[in-house]
Amino acid sequence: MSRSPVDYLHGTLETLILKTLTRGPMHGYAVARWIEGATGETFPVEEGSLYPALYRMEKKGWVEAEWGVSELGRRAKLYRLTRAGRQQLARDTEAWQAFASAVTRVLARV
Amino acid sequence: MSRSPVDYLHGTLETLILKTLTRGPMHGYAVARWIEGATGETFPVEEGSLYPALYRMEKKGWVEAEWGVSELGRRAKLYRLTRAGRQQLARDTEAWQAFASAVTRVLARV
DNA sequence: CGTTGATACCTCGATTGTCTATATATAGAC
DNA sequence: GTCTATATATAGACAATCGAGGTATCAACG
Repeated sequence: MSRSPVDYLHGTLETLILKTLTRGPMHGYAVARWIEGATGETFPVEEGSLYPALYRMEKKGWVEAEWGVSELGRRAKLYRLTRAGRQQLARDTEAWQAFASAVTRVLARV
Repeated sequence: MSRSPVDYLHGTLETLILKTLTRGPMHGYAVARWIEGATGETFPVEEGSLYPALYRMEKKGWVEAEWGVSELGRRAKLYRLTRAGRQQLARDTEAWQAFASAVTRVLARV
Protein backbone atom coordinates (compact mmCIF):
# COMPACT_ATOMS: atom_id res chain seq x y z
CA MET A 1 0.00 0.00 0.00
CA SER A 2 2.85 2.35 0.76
CA ARG A 3 4.32 4.13 -2.21
CA SER A 4 6.19 7.18 -1.01
CA PRO A 5 9.28 7.46 1.19
CA VAL A 6 7.28 9.03 3.96
CA ASP A 7 5.21 5.87 4.17
CA TYR A 8 8.20 3.62 4.67
CA LEU A 9 9.79 6.10 6.98
CA HIS A 10 6.95 6.94 9.26
CA GLY A 11 5.81 3.34 9.24
CA THR A 12 9.00 1.92 10.67
CA LEU A 13 7.83 2.02 14.27
CA GLU A 14 4.59 0.25 13.37
CA THR A 15 6.48 -2.41 11.45
CA LEU A 16 8.78 -3.05 14.40
CA ILE A 17 5.79 -3.32 16.72
CA LEU A 18 4.18 -5.87 14.42
CA LYS A 19 7.41 -7.84 14.36
CA THR A 20 7.71 -7.72 18.14
CA LEU A 21 4.22 -9.12 18.59
CA THR A 22 5.02 -12.21 16.54
CA ARG A 23 6.77 -13.35 19.71
CA GLY A 24 3.38 -13.53 21.37
CA PRO A 25 0.96 -11.17 23.13
CA MET A 26 2.73 -8.33 24.89
CA HIS A 27 1.89 -5.08 26.61
CA GLY A 28 3.01 -1.76 25.19
CA TYR A 29 5.73 -1.03 27.67
CA ALA A 30 7.30 -4.43 27.05
CA VAL A 31 7.10 -3.95 23.29
CA ALA A 32 8.99 -0.67 23.61
CA ARG A 33 11.70 -2.16 25.80
CA TRP A 34 12.05 -5.16 23.52
CA ILE A 35 12.51 -3.03 20.40
CA GLU A 36 15.12 -0.95 22.14
CA GLY A 37 16.98 -4.04 23.27
CA ALA A 38 16.72 -5.79 19.92
CA THR A 39 18.08 -2.77 18.06
CA GLY A 40 20.87 -2.24 20.58
CA GLU A 41 19.34 1.05 21.75
CA THR A 42 19.60 2.32 18.18
CA PHE A 43 15.86 2.74 18.05
CA PRO A 44 14.54 4.40 21.22
CA VAL A 45 10.78 4.11 21.55
CA GLU A 46 9.23 7.14 23.24
CA GLU A 47 5.91 6.65 24.94
CA GLY A 48 4.49 9.62 23.10
CA SER A 49 5.08 7.67 19.88
CA LEU A 50 4.34 4.19 21.17
CA TYR A 51 0.79 4.54 22.44
CA PRO A 52 -0.55 6.58 19.52
CA ALA A 53 1.00 3.98 17.20
CA LEU A 54 -0.72 1.15 19.05
CA TYR A 55 -4.09 2.94 18.77
CA ARG A 56 -3.63 3.51 15.06
CA MET A 57 -2.80 -0.14 14.60
CA GLU A 58 -5.77 -1.25 16.64
CA LYS A 59 -8.03 0.96 14.55
CA LYS A 60 -6.57 -0.54 11.39
CA GLY A 61 -7.24 -4.01 12.75
CA TRP A 62 -3.61 -5.11 12.88
CA VAL A 63 -3.65 -5.75 16.62
CA GLU A 64 -6.24 -6.50 19.27
CA ALA A 65 -6.01 -5.33 22.86
CA GLU A 66 -7.21 -6.89 26.06
CA TRP A 67 -6.64 -5.91 29.67
CA GLY A 68 -4.61 -8.42 31.61
CA VAL A 69 -1.63 -8.75 33.88
CA SER A 70 2.05 -8.26 33.14
CA GLU A 71 4.83 -10.70 34.07
CA LEU A 72 5.36 -8.63 37.19
CA GLY A 73 1.75 -8.94 38.22
CA ARG A 74 0.67 -5.47 37.17
CA ARG A 75 -2.36 -4.30 35.29
CA ALA A 76 -1.41 -4.12 31.62
CA LYS A 77 -3.04 -3.95 28.22
CA LEU A 78 -1.98 -6.98 26.23
CA TYR A 79 -1.71 -6.62 22.46
CA ARG A 80 -2.10 -9.54 20.12
CA LEU A 81 -1.33 -9.71 16.42
CA THR A 82 -4.32 -10.33 14.16
CA ARG A 83 -4.30 -12.16 10.86
CA ALA A 84 -4.44 -8.80 9.09
CA GLY A 85 -1.51 -7.63 11.18
CA ARG A 86 0.53 -10.64 10.18
CA GLN A 87 -0.20 -9.96 6.51
CA GLN A 88 0.70 -6.32 6.95
CA LEU A 89 3.99 -7.32 8.52
CA ALA A 90 4.82 -9.42 5.47
CA ARG A 91 4.10 -6.50 3.14
CA ASP A 92 5.96 -4.02 5.35
CA THR A 93 8.99 -6.23 5.64
CA GLU A 94 9.26 -6.59 1.90
CA ALA A 95 8.78 -2.85 1.37
CA TRP A 96 11.38 -2.04 4.02
CA GLN A 97 13.94 -4.36 2.49
CA ALA A 98 13.46 -2.77 -0.93
CA PHE A 99 13.64 0.74 0.47
CA ALA A 100 16.57 0.17 2.84
CA SER A 101 18.66 -1.75 0.36
CA ALA A 102 18.10 0.93 -2.28
CA VAL A 103 19.26 3.68 0.07
CA THR A 104 22.16 1.61 1.36
CA ARG A 105 23.24 0.78 -2.18
CA VAL A 106 23.29 4.44 -3.18
CA LEU A 107 25.17 5.52 -0.06
CA ALA A 108 27.73 2.74 -0.51
CA ARG A 109 28.41 3.79 -4.07
CA VAL A 110 31.93 5.00 -4.71
CA MET B 1 24.10 14.64 15.94
CA SER B 2 20.98 12.65 15.25
CA ARG B 3 19.77 10.52 18.12
CA SER B 4 16.12 9.73 17.54
CA PRO B 5 14.44 7.70 14.80
CA VAL B 6 12.75 10.76 13.42
CA ASP B 7 16.15 12.24 12.69
CA TYR B 8 17.30 9.29 10.64
CA LEU B 9 13.96 9.01 8.97
CA HIS B 10 13.30 12.58 8.04
CA GLY B 11 16.93 13.06 7.12
CA THR B 12 17.06 10.40 4.45
CA LEU B 13 16.28 12.72 1.57
CA GLU B 14 18.96 15.16 2.70
CA THR B 15 21.49 12.37 3.00
CA LEU B 16 20.72 11.16 -0.51
CA ILE B 17 21.06 14.70 -1.84
CA LEU B 18 24.46 15.05 -0.17
CA LYS B 19 25.53 11.75 -1.68
CA THR B 20 24.33 12.78 -5.12
CA LEU B 21 26.33 15.97 -5.01
CA THR B 22 29.58 14.08 -4.43
CA ARG B 23 29.35 13.39 -8.17
CA GLY B 24 29.90 17.08 -8.79
CA PRO B 25 27.82 20.28 -8.87
CA MET B 26 24.28 19.65 -10.00
CA HIS B 27 20.98 21.48 -10.21
CA GLY B 28 17.99 20.40 -8.13
CA TYR B 29 16.01 18.83 -10.90
CA ALA B 30 18.95 16.69 -11.92
CA VAL B 31 19.55 15.65 -8.32
CA ALA B 32 15.95 14.47 -8.03
CA ARG B 33 16.09 12.49 -11.27
CA TRP B 34 19.43 10.94 -10.31
CA ILE B 35 18.18 9.76 -6.92
CA GLU B 36 15.12 8.22 -8.53
CA GLY B 37 17.23 6.45 -11.11
CA ALA B 38 19.85 5.28 -8.63
CA THR B 39 17.21 3.82 -6.31
CA GLY B 40 15.36 2.18 -9.18
CA GLU B 41 12.35 4.45 -8.69
CA THR B 42 12.07 3.17 -5.13
CA PHE B 43 12.63 6.67 -3.82
CA PRO B 44 10.55 9.21 -5.74
CA VAL B 45 11.64 12.79 -5.09
CA GLU B 46 8.75 15.23 -5.17
CA GLU B 47 9.52 18.84 -5.95
CA GLY B 48 7.64 19.97 -2.89
CA SER B 49 10.15 18.03 -0.81
CA LEU B 50 13.23 18.65 -2.91
CA TYR B 51 13.44 22.43 -2.95
CA PRO B 52 12.63 22.95 0.74
CA ALA B 53 15.30 20.34 1.52
CA LEU B 54 17.87 22.17 -0.60
CA TYR B 55 17.08 25.44 1.19
CA ARG B 56 17.45 23.83 4.59
CA MET B 57 20.77 22.39 3.54
CA GLU B 58 21.98 25.68 2.16
CA LYS B 59 21.04 27.39 5.42
CA LYS B 60 22.94 24.73 7.34
CA GLY B 61 25.96 25.33 5.14
CA TRP B 62 26.06 21.85 3.64
CA VAL B 63 25.65 23.09 0.09
CA GLU B 64 26.27 26.30 -1.83
CA ALA B 65 24.13 27.49 -4.70
CA GLU B 66 25.00 29.47 -7.78
CA TRP B 67 22.94 30.33 -10.83
CA GLY B 68 24.23 28.79 -13.99
CA VAL B 69 23.21 26.76 -16.96
CA SER B 70 22.06 23.14 -17.19
CA GLU B 71 23.39 20.55 -19.64
CA LEU B 72 20.46 21.44 -21.87
CA GLY B 73 21.37 25.09 -21.89
CA ARG B 74 18.69 26.22 -19.46
CA ARG B 75 18.84 28.53 -16.51
CA ALA B 76 19.45 26.40 -13.43
CA LYS B 77 20.67 26.77 -9.89
CA LEU B 78 23.77 24.68 -9.41
CA TYR B 79 24.42 23.18 -6.01
CA ARG B 80 27.87 22.32 -4.77
CA LEU B 81 28.83 20.30 -1.72
CA THR B 82 30.76 22.21 0.94
CA ARG B 83 33.35 20.80 3.29
CA ALA B 84 30.72 20.80 6.04
CA GLY B 85 28.35 18.96 3.74
CA ARG B 86 30.94 16.32 3.06
CA GLN B 87 31.49 15.82 6.76
CA GLN B 88 27.77 15.65 7.35
CA LEU B 89 27.46 12.99 4.68
CA ALA B 90 30.05 10.89 6.47
CA ARG B 91 28.14 11.15 9.75
CA ASP B 92 24.79 10.54 8.08
CA THR B 93 26.03 7.51 6.21
CA GLU B 94 27.35 5.95 9.38
CA ALA B 95 24.12 6.73 11.25
CA TRP B 96 22.02 5.33 8.42
CA GLN B 97 23.99 2.08 8.29
CA ALA B 98 23.57 1.61 12.03
CA PHE B 99 19.87 2.39 11.89
CA ALA B 100 19.03 0.40 8.79
CA SER B 101 21.02 -2.66 9.78
CA ALA B 102 19.41 -2.65 13.22
CA VAL B 103 15.91 -2.55 11.72
CA THR B 104 16.77 -5.10 9.05
CA ARG B 105 18.29 -7.43 11.65
CA VAL B 106 15.15 -7.29 13.81
CA LEU B 107 12.81 -7.86 10.86
CA ALA B 108 14.92 -10.78 9.62
CA ARG B 109 14.77 -12.46 13.01
CA VAL B 110 12.96 -15.77 13.03
C1' DC C 1 8.17 6.47 56.96
C1' DG C 2 9.24 8.98 53.02
C1' DT C 3 11.47 8.93 48.78
C1' DT C 4 13.32 7.16 44.79
C1' DG C 5 13.14 4.29 40.66
C1' DA C 6 10.96 1.02 37.79
C1' DT C 7 6.75 -0.47 35.81
C1' DA C 8 2.61 0.73 33.04
C1' DC C 9 -0.67 3.63 30.84
C1' DC C 10 -2.31 8.08 28.73
C1' DT C 11 -2.47 12.67 26.28
C1' DC C 12 -1.53 17.41 24.76
C1' DG C 13 0.95 20.79 22.04
C1' DA C 14 4.75 21.85 19.25
C1' DT C 15 7.66 20.61 15.73
C1' DT C 16 8.96 19.13 11.28
C1' DG C 17 9.21 17.08 6.85
C1' DT C 18 6.55 15.38 3.12
C1' DC C 19 2.79 15.75 -0.08
C1' DT C 20 -0.45 17.75 -3.38
C1' DA C 21 -1.39 21.38 -6.01
C1' DT C 22 -0.41 25.45 -8.22
C1' DA C 23 2.42 28.87 -10.61
C1' DT C 24 5.92 30.57 -13.84
C1' DA C 25 9.01 30.05 -17.88
C1' DT C 26 11.50 28.02 -21.84
C1' DA C 27 12.35 24.71 -25.56
C1' DG C 28 11.55 21.05 -28.71
C1' DA C 29 8.37 17.94 -31.01
C1' DC C 30 4.29 17.02 -33.60
C1' DG D 1 -0.93 25.63 -31.62
C1' DT D 2 -0.48 22.28 -28.11
C1' DC D 3 1.78 18.89 -25.59
C1' DT D 4 5.75 17.19 -23.03
C1' DA D 5 10.00 17.80 -20.61
C1' DT D 6 12.95 20.81 -18.25
C1' DA D 7 13.62 23.87 -14.17
C1' DT D 8 12.47 26.57 -10.07
C1' DA D 9 9.32 28.11 -6.43
C1' DT D 10 5.71 28.25 -2.80
C1' DA D 11 1.36 27.63 -0.18
C1' DG D 12 -1.56 24.76 2.58
C1' DA D 13 -2.78 20.32 4.39
C1' DC D 14 -1.34 16.30 6.63
C1' DA D 15 0.79 12.96 9.68
C1' DA D 16 4.04 11.00 12.82
C1' DT D 17 7.32 11.93 16.22
C1' DC D 18 8.87 14.22 20.34
C1' DG D 19 9.02 16.33 24.84
C1' DA D 20 6.74 16.98 28.81
C1' DG D 21 3.34 16.35 31.75
C1' DG D 22 0.00 13.41 34.38
C1' DT D 23 -1.86 9.03 36.96
C1' DA D 24 -1.01 4.83 39.59
C1' DT D 25 1.29 0.76 41.75
C1' DC D 26 5.05 -1.56 43.98
C1' DA D 27 9.74 -2.71 45.73
C1' DA D 28 13.91 -1.15 47.65
C1' DC D 29 16.48 1.92 50.40
C1' DG D 30 17.84 4.72 54.10
